[in-house]
Amino acid sequence: MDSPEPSSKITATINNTLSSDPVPAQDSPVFNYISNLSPIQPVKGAPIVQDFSGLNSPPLLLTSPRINTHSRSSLLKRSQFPKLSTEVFSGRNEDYNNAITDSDGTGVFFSPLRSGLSPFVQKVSDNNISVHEQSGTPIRCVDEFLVDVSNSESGNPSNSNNTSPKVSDSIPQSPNSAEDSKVSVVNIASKDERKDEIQEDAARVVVEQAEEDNKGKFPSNQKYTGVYSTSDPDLPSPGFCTKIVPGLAAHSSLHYHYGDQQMAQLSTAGHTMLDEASNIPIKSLGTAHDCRDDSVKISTMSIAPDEGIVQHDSQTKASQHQSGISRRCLQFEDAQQKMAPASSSSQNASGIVSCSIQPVSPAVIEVVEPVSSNRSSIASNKQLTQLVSSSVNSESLNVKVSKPSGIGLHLNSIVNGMEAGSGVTVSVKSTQRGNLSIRGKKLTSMMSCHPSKNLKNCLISSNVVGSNLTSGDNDGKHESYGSDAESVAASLSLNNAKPLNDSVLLKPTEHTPSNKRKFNSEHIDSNMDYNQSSPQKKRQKTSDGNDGDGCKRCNCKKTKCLKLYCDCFAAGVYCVDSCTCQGCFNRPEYEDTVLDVRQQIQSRNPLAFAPKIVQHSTSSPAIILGEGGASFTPSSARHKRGCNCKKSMCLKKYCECYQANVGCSSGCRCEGCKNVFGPKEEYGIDLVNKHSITERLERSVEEEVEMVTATSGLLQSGPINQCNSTPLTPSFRRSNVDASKSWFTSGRYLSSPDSGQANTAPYGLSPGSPRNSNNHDIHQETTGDMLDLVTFDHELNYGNAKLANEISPGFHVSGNMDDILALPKSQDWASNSGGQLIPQTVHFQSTDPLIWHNSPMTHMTQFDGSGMNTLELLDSDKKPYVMEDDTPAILKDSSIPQIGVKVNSPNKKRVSPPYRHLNEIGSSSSGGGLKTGRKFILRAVPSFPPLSPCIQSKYVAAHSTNNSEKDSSRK
DNA sequence: GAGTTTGAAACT
DNA sequence: CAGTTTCAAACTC
Repeated sequence: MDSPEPSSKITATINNTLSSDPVPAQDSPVFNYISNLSPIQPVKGAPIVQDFSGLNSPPLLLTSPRINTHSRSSLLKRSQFPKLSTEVFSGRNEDYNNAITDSDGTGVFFSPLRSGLSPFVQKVSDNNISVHEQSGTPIRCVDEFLVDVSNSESGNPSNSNNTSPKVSDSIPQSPNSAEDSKVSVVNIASKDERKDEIQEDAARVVVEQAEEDNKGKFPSNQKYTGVYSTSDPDLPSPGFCTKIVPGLAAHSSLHYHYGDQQMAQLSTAGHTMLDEASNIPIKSLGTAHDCRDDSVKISTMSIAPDEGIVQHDSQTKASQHQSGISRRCLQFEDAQQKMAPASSSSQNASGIVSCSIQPVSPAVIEVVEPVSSNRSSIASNKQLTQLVSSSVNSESLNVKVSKPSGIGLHLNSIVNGMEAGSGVTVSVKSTQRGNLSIRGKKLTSMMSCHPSKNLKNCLISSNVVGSNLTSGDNDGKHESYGSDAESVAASLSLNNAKPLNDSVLLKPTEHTPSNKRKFNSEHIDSNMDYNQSSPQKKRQKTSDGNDGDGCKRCNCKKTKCLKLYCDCFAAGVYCVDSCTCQGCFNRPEYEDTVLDVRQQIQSRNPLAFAPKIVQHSTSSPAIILGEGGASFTPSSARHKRGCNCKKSMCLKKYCECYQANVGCSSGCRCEGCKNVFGPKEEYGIDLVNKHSITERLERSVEEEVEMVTATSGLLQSGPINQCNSTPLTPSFRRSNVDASKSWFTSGRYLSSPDSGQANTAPYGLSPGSPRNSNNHDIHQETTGDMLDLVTFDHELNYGNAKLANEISPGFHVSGNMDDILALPKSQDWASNSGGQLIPQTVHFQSTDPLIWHNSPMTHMTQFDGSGMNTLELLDSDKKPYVMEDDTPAILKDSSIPQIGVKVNSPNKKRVSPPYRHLNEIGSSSSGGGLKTGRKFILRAVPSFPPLSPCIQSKYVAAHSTNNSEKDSSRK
């Protein structure tokens, strides 16, 4: 995309890329920030770059220097294969390819971080630490990063903790890593040479259009090995998909950009930072030092940065995993847009990790798994895992909405995220068990998009995140944030993360050389075999085409996975073992080729790799009930180009809009659109009478009012139970869950990238950074995120009370709620947002995570209606549960989702303001025009399941017109 | 698992 | 830009 030169000239591009790559890192604000913080000044990866040049350096391919780095990173990334790296490091895996891949992957993967584009946020809450995670590619704004730091309770803002902590956290602590790394380095070097050759071949191929003829050119040796080899039985098989990687990833990434030394320094600094800030002891420090050494060596060897990364990774299995992951993942350049620094670790015992994920980048969010060993922590409160999610901290969060430019979420990410919940990042904390069950549900639900597998995946991912989920501990918390890409991606993270066990399945057996890919037809065959080796792989594929992990899998036969036909390629990720593609060139080994092809495609269509799903700023997040499990996407999200469905009525996955869980838009050329997520406008509102809709809403509202009253009673008595107890129809529950998920995601979506700051505030509320909640500023800024925060709060141990306090203070709901929740600080919110509505939701949430299930997210947006009304409704009515069933029904209506948004909008476009607006409003809200209050309410509502969707819907219906007007006025 | 359908991507 | 072909996923049986 960015590359000035067309892809046609591979060699030139390669050279360019080599030279250019390092620069971006420096440029990145993150880098600067880090450099400032760390005693050692990060040096650009220049040396690294050189090294890479010879090798596959991923970045090289990218044309624009800045972009290049990003592009590389952006290109691919599938978080995957945690294990691979381990093997590589251990030296077990002798395949240089693997090593390379791992290294590359990491390098690629992380590069964005440095650039600031992809932030990994790691926060470690645990003293012991076990966990580290990284958000894979979430993009955070640098601002966020910085903010987080400042915000971090423990840490001094001055400390560059954010970055460093991430790194440090990420760094696994295996003592042996140094040695291993060295070995791996050597291997890598040798491999690099080969790789270069291979890449050259690939380039040729690309030039030639990567035709089959070229296949023969590739060295047979180069079979794709992969990442996958898993010598260790213990380790999960190298799955492809994202896996949770411990902080290592961060290191690797840093190295990649900055250089190993710098990285090491950073990592160390980060450790210290973390320690100080979070009081969490970090084991990794020692490793970090080792890493330095390794890194240095590596640099001298002129090994690609990736390799360097690998070395570090080698230190710990986790690190290895990361590397493997990184290797797989290609980050699109687009992803660069954002980053979010990790929010500083929260002081909570649970330690919240915040990862910002950027929706923008197609890159999949990867969840880093703390390495395992440490994980005993299950029981311990400590750990948490972060999944990609946006940073929890209020301030830190910058939610960036996928920018138009950007490549927002890649479709994959979105899809994965959405469906699998991958979009949402999840952080699990071990904080409270009480919440755990719920949390777990959420995750599952979130993940559940793919019904069959998701749970597993979720569990797995959760595992990654924290053994908690899997373990069934309730401790884990989830936090998920949507990202546009957000979903991003994040979304990917969870999904991507595979359970170790699964990974085995996924993985092809081994990577004997024979298994490695061959470009020749034979190779193809071998590939097939290879792929097939894991019979399950394919079938694991969810309907979505995602593996259980949420990873894309393809079955390309003729395109060599170098065309957009290939989902993996299109998604900017490398194919994985589980793919059944033939003659696949979309492998790390052929990175250059891949990049070249990408460039070519981009030259034709600059947006070819841009996320297909773009969030419309105008729309508010609406909850949409998916057919199967409702999936939520921000209502605003729409397919970039729109679909062209003729026969599927946009009700099947043939429809890209449907597949992405987004409604059709005016841009769609579909015929007879019945997209459940939002039919094409003409169909949507037009088809359905607004009146009928409004009537429904009103009815539902009334019902909800009754429900609310009933619930209020419940709340007093035990709202939680009710929420939980409230029998939701299965579909409804899903919707709720999804909604919650979507909600998170939506939150991210909402926050406009531009608004970066605004988003942060909500996080402040987040349990992770409860302290932050105190800050009014934050709240103000983060109106949009509030909901997310709230949800998070649920998850968080902090009890509901805090949340309620922070969030709900304004809550109009009755004093009853207050009693229950005890909202100390309600004023803040109230003043700010007039967050009346929100408070309600908050209450519910706070009270019970379970409640969460009940509330449908979609309504949130609709809630615009003044919170006052809601309150009144609540007070007035007292009928119990009717709501549940009703709401689902309402939600289920295809029309519903749009109703709130579209009904009143003159343009038929969604009226609800984007996050930005919310944020802005929120900031201003203290002054509190109704507008602001409403806005808050809208989002808040969705976030809080407790409030019956019906109510929200009512408000929406009632105020929809007003809202639209408001929105327009705002704009 | 094979075959069909579908719509995007690629091509003309 | 429109039409056609190619492709691979989604779907059906």
